[in-house]
Amino acid sequence: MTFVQQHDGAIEPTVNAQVFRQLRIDIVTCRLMPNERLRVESLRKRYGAGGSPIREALMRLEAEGLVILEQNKGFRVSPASREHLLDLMKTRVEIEGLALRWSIENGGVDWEANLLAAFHRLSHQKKTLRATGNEINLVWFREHRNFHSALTAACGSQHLIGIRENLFAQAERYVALSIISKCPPRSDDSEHEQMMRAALARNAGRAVQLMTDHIGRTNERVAKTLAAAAAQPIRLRRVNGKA
Amino acid sequence: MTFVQQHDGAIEPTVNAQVFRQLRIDIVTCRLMPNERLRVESLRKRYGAGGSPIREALMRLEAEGLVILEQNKGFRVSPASREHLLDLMKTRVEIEGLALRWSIENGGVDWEANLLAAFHRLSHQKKTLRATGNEINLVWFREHRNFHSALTAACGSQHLIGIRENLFAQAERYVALSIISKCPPRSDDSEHEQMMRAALARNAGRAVQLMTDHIGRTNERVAKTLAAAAAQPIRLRRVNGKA
DNA sequence: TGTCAATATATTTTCGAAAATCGGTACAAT
DNA sequence: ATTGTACCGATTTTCGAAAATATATTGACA
Repeated sequence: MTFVQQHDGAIEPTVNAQVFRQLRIDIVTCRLMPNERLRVESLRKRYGAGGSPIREALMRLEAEGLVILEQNKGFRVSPASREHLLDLMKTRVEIEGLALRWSIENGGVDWEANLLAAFHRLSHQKKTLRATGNEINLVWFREHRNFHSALTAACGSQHLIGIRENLFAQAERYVALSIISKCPPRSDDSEHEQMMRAALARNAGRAVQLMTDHIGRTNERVAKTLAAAAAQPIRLRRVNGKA
Repeated sequence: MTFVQQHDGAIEPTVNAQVFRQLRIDIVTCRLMPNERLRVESLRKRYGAGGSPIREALMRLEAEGLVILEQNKGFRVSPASREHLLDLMKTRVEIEGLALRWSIENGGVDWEANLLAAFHRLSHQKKTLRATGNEINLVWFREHRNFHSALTAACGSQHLIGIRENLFAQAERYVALSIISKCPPRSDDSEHEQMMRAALARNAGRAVQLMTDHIGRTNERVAKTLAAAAAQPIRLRRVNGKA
């Protein structure tokens, strides 16, 4: 995979923006595993870009919490742990709940329409690709993200939306980890539908409760996988530099 | 001001970290004004550092929302507006309230002790420096930040703390703007003391209410200054490039 | 054998310059 | 006068190499 600056009429994103985007995807989907070292040289080869845009992208991701930087020791993907997951989900319940409540208060017809559309698209995707079984379906990921985004889109606060998106991305990473660990994904289609119905019915209390349960259940499932993976840990670092 | 890599025994922060730190301060205190362009060359001279660490610092700040990046048009300090302020404060009320509630639930003796100490230090500082009147007192800023941090430190969620700190920094910027605009700062010493007392008394409801009012009042005051400044705007961009 | 200093290697971090892009200005053609 | 087009300087963005720092290895000495 190589990013090259092209000079079409269209506004090409900078190399930095492209690296950022792809790196973010690779981390969230655990193509780059938690705690994995991110050496500039290896990333240079991986994305076919110079050191500067790569480091810049890593800095942004560090501020988002997806990447860790240690003084003079370089970057690594943020580690995944049970404690981190618990904290994340605890916070997410509050943020998603708040955003949903506000969204239900403020949402207009456009919000309803977009929500219906997002759910429809999501309902036509499966979490994993049939063929392989534990391969992540990137389209489902996107539609799932879009659905939750649509639910809370009318909350009326750009700040709250930003916070929500950040927490969501971090949670996605744990879901991806769970899928990769050969854990058969639970079906939450009906949960999504129920949430949508409650939201459209302007039943904030019920919608928030459903959301809380929804997050809680994914949390439990993922935490279980995480514990199993910890018992038989995936090898993250090379045995030794030389043969 | 120049950052140079020194080789003492102590672990010197990287140039990037130093630039980040100083740039953040300069933006929050409005030494770099809202919407001001941040040209790499001028920042290079300002901080005596190369382009790379400066851009990296700017990327981090962009993720934090203190800086804006436009494709191929460079960076600027995030603009300040009434709408942005309102959104910010609305979100802050919720986040600070939540963190305070959890902190009151979980806080132990250490939390109480640190809170008392933080308030004591804060109560010995004035918002502005006597001599000049509308010059920002950086020590007050720090102690004020520390006090609010101490209030919510025991909330038990690293994520919530991070979110809170980010929103707080953005709010600080508006307060600084208000002070610079020759607006005589309101005295909120008693408000801080009341909040502390309510927190120590484990009266979450009252503490959160006080916090909400506290934020609301600063919000009003700052919004008023902002409106006045908008009426007679501070010149942000050069009249013209050439003489 | 074990410890410690000295050296070598790998990696991060930073710089200076080249490449790409933007915004404006001059100038020709209609 | 207006549109469009080819330039020019300013600025951002990117690269490749040098400097600084960490990590691994070697060898001397107890």
